[in-house]
Amino acid sequence: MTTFEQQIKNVFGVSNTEMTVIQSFFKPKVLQKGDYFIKSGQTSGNLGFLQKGMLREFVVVGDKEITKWISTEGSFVVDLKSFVFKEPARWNMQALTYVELLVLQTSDYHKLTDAIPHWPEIEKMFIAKCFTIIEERVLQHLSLTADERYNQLFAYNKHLFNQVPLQYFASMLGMTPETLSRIRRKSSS
Amino acid sequence: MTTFEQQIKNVFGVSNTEMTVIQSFFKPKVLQKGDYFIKSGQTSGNLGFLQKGMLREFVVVGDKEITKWISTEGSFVVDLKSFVFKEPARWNMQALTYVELLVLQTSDYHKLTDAIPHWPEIEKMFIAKCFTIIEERVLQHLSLTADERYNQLFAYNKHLFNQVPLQYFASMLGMTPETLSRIRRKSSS
DNA sequence: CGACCCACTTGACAAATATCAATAAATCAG
DNA sequence: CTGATTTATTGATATTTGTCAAGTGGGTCG
Repeated sequence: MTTFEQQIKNVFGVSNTEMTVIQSFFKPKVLQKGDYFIKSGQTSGNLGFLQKGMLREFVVVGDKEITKWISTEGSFVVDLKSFVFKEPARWNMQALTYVELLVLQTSDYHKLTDAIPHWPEIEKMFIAKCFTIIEERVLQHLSLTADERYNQLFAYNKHLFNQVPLQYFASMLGMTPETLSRIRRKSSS
Repeated sequence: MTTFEQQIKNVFGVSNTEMTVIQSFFKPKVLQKGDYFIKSGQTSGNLGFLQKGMLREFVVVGDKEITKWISTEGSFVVDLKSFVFKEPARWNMQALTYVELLVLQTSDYHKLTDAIPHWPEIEKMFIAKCFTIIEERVLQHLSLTADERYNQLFAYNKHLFNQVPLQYFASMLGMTPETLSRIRRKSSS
């Protein structure tokens, strides 16, 4: 079973038959480092599954870029505002490396709903899961120090810290690169 | 049209016929100040519509309470983790005042799905909307100063600041009551 | 009325974080 | 490989925020 199949089954909890149908609607797509999967402000009806590589999700606020998240192999990438409501995307999603995606387009999305009647239910669960995760992240900002936020992120993503520029993690954590650097020095000693 | 009807129609975008069906599944419930609608750790299959009064959503972290949100008249209140996944609730939801709710229970929820086939789709949109809102809140923590976060919250909720203890707003904004007090003094001069 | 309980404010000080500037290390292009 | 560019670290300093302690004022209730 491919990572894609595993993830679809884990995240959406579907049968093998449904799996085959779902899979048939996702088309391969390749991005070179620096290419955009989604651009903020442009409407995108694309839901991607990240097979290989990493994407950075960010917006430009004033004169700086704010990185919301780094998506890694095996995860889904989508701008919900754009995908669900067909409004301009909130986020930029740019390839940090060479990237291979499997992409579901809105048009095929409707066929998917026809082929698998309880797809909206599946999707509801997916989005609800996303909600509880991001809600937890808000709580982290309300209850943890910069130190603690870093250590929590690092504990679950050790392998990423030598692949991704640290400044992006600093932004994700809501601190300057200098502060992150100092926290890391303290934590490693 | 009641606030409830308006909100259901706004949020879920349903017809009048469907509206009647939906409405029939929501049962009135009253809370006294201090009562809990949901308790963290207990599974609750309840989705509430807040007709009157205010609820505070918080968790206890270490030795302090972290307030995530104050819900006001006309909004829906639910612990998604509990409602969607039937797991223990993440949040406490406690009445800040005398409260009147309309409550949908999980059992009736299934009947609702039977009566309105595209209910999961409707619900998906609702949750997706919640997601985009909370995602924006994460961004605020990554990109704004304490000052700016306060001013933004205050701009949209002026009327609340003389009804709700300020310490709860301080917690929602991720700062101490002392800091909020000083920011307010600065902002008002 | 008066004692008490809250929530809020204020001040003094400590700790955390940002800013600015310089340097070192890593990465990339030719 | 080498120079150029980006990224990371470090130091000095300023700003922001937290902590602790004291004081104020409104509300409640015997």
